[in-house]
Amino acid sequence: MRSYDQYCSVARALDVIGDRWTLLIVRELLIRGPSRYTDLQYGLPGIATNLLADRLRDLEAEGIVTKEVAPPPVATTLFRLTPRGEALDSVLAALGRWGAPLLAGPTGDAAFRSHWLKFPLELHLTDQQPDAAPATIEIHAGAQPMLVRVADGTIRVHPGTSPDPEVTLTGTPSLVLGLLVGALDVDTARARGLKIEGDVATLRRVQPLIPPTGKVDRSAKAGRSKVKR
Amino acid sequence: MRSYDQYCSVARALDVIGDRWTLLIVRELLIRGPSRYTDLQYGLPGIATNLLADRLRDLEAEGIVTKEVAPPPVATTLFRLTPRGEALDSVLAALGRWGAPLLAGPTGDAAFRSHWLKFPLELHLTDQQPDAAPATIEIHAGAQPMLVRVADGTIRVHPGTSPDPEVTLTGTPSLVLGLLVGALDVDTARARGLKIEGDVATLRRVQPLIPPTGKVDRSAKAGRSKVKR
DNA sequence: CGGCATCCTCTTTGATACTG
DNA sequence: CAGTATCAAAGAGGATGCCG
Repeated sequence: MRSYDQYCSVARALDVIGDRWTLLIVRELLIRGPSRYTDLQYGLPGIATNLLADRLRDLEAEGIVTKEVAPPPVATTLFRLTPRGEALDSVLAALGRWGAPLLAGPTGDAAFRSHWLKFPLELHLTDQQPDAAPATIEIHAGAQPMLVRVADGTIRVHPGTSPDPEVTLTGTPSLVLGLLVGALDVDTARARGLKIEGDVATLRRVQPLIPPTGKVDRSAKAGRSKVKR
Repeated sequence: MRSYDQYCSVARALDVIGDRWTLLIVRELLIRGPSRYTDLQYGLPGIATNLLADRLRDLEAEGIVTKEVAPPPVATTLFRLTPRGEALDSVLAALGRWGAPLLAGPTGDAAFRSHWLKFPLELHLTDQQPDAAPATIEIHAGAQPMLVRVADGTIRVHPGTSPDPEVTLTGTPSLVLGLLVGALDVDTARARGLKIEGDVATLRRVQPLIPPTGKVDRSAKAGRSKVKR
């Protein structure tokens, strides 16, 4: 990217991470931790492979990512965030929070990966009963199941399954998000096709007190992918 | 910008404000409030006028900016952030905070506008003596003087002059920042050419308790503006 | 396979000139 | 003042090829 050449901290930051795809690469590394090249490609549907290679090189040069080559037997390269790279989580969080209402818009044929749920869920859910026993919500919304662990007042979202989750949600991402975030009530979500099994009270435990303004899931169908002008 | 077409709040946010120059336009509107086209051009050195017009159109279409045309006698158009646009301040703040250490790098021939100081200063300075009388620091670092008002535990930075500031700083932006942020002590700053007039204690009042890691102003001279590869 | 590099096309940008 | 018009250069997207 061409430098903006301005003595301003925002402009300088954008000089480094303002390129197309760059922040999404950081998103992947933040959510999934150290990743292989092909894992990154999977988490970044639509990126051209030469761009991914370019961006990783740039990020390495800027001290945001390090590349470690595992010894010959396993022969795999891992890309990992440096502390400086991890410091970008506040930027990603702010962006994710600002962008959350946009998930209410038409879903169209947008790509989806289950681990992307981590950001909106950890940002918007809260544990209303910090002293209650830990609980688990299992989500089946994409290719791989995700777990929401609620314990001691914190919410953690990561891939996996549980032998005995308090609730299991199965359905489209927008229905799952809509329900968890409180924009949809249980009956409406069920009516629209979300499968809810288990203890519904656990859902209320994590829902934010103030539901968001933009309603998630209006079941809109209109196609997306802006066609300028 | 082409949509990333991902059902992820970060990607959706970047679909809207990820274009080159877009966040800097928002920066201008956040710092200066409602602005005329030419004011924006002044605050965005390097932007091509067709791009500014394009971006403003896009931002208006996205509901981030509104354009108001004043009645014929004054004949001027004002661009103003909507509440949705103002909500981007958290994103800008996170970016500004992350980018602040980069101001320590080579200054080169980067452009500078005094009002850009608002972000780093309001983010990094604190009022250590909330109960003391209000104080004013006047800064001469660019074309127009800026005032730092310290009162009741808050810091406000805006353009202007004061009849009786507690301190006046005159010098390069990096010296001013370096001193205020605590990376440079008074003697060093003076030795490097910063003019400091008035009550030095007021400076200590606003300086952060933990000085930043990257030292501001190393008086580096190397040119900037990346030349890929 | 995993991790790229090359080649080609298309879109976006940057610089400048011009207009109601 | 607030833009539009034009055009060259840079960057993105997509397909495919290479190499351990």
